[in-house]
Amino acid sequence: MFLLVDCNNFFVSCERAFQPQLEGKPVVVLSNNDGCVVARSNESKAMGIKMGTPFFKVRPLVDSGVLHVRSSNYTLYGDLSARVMSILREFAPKLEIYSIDEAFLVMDGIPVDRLIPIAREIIRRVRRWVGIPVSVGIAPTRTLAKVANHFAKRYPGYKGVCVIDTDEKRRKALNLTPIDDVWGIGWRSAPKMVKAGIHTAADFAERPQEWVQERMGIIGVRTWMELRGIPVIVEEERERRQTICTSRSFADMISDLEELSLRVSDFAAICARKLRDEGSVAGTVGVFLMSNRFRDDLEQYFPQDLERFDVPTSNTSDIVSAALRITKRIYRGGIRYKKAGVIVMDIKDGRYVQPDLFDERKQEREKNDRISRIMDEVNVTGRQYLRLAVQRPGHYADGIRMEHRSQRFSTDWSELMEIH
DNA sequence: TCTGGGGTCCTAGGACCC
DNA sequence: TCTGGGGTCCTAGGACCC
Repeated sequence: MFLLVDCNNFFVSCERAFQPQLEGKPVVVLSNNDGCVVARSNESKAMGIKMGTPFFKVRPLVDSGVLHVRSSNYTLYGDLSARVMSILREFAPKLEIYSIDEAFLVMDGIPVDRLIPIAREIIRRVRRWVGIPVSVGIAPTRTLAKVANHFAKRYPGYKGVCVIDTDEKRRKALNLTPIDDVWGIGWRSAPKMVKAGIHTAADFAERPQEWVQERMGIIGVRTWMELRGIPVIVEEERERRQTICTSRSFADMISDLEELSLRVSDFAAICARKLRDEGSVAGTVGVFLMSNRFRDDLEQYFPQDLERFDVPTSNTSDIVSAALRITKRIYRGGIRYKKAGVIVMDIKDGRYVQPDLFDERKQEREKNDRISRIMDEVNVTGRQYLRLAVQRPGHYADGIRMEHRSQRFSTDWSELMEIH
């Protein structure tokens, strides 16, 4: 059986853990750049505020004091997530961390009648030790555990735990689950399903396998099997990410190549730092630029390009200069850019780098590697005290809106002092 | 005025091989 | 006039997730 533990309204719950005055009130947390709503408390959901709503549409509610708002504070959320996961790890033979706020516990070898008491203890302990409310879904497949979790969240009667352990419960649950609530059925497929007369998860699970295969391929069949109680999704044990991307929208649009290059340098430097933190190197760097897609009156342009290294690398100098060359190539004047990003790909273990027989840059690269190591030693907190001259002066978050950010209560010493 | 960011997997089609 | 068959690898784009 699988236990899916999912934190309730995670970002809002993190804010509340340190700001109890937000308890019981309508709260939303915003995306980067204070762009749109990415987390809602139950109270703000009840007010009809939808996921992804642009902030300016609910701003009047904030101004009139009805709705409380916070900018996203990923340092805080990341730290509380790690604390939650460390508690979960004690309960399961195997823990699969699926996202910042949820994890599957693979309960092989544990009697089914033990699972509900375990789930109750998880809820109690995470709430007491970290201050975060969680819900638990229990079922024989991950997809069904997701379904169970929905019920655990939605109906207070379950007190946070819902189990699907018989065929009768499975059928009942699937009948009550709209097709677009199913894990793996997204916004592109859902309308097609409805058109084909499929409204619930049960309708879907009852179609013949060939029907699903034809329309949705192997991925659809996997979801279909899982809903029928046959576990087929396997968690890949992956040691390192395959791509790392750093991108941001700008508070204001940018037309100037110089200004754009400063931002791209920052993004590239962050990618390089993330690579080194994981002991990885990248063989390819990509850059993309984006005009403002919401402005019909402006010319649209979404260029992107790649550059490959002869020898994979993780030093800031090489990755930044590659990103800047690409930017110069794809840049076109007269466009007002709203967003840009850097992606590093072909990521490999930095300990086993394949050398190049005709490597002419070896010494230069090794020098750059040493410089990056020193930068990391100085920039311990993640702040860029040492940076390349082509990066921006000041903090990289400048030019990104963040008007309602709470303190980094659990990690930042100076901010802890402010509380006292 | 204001509209997020970071990932994964699969597939079709092109390039290439013998 | 006739012009094969069977593979692999890579890439861009689509769909999905939180």
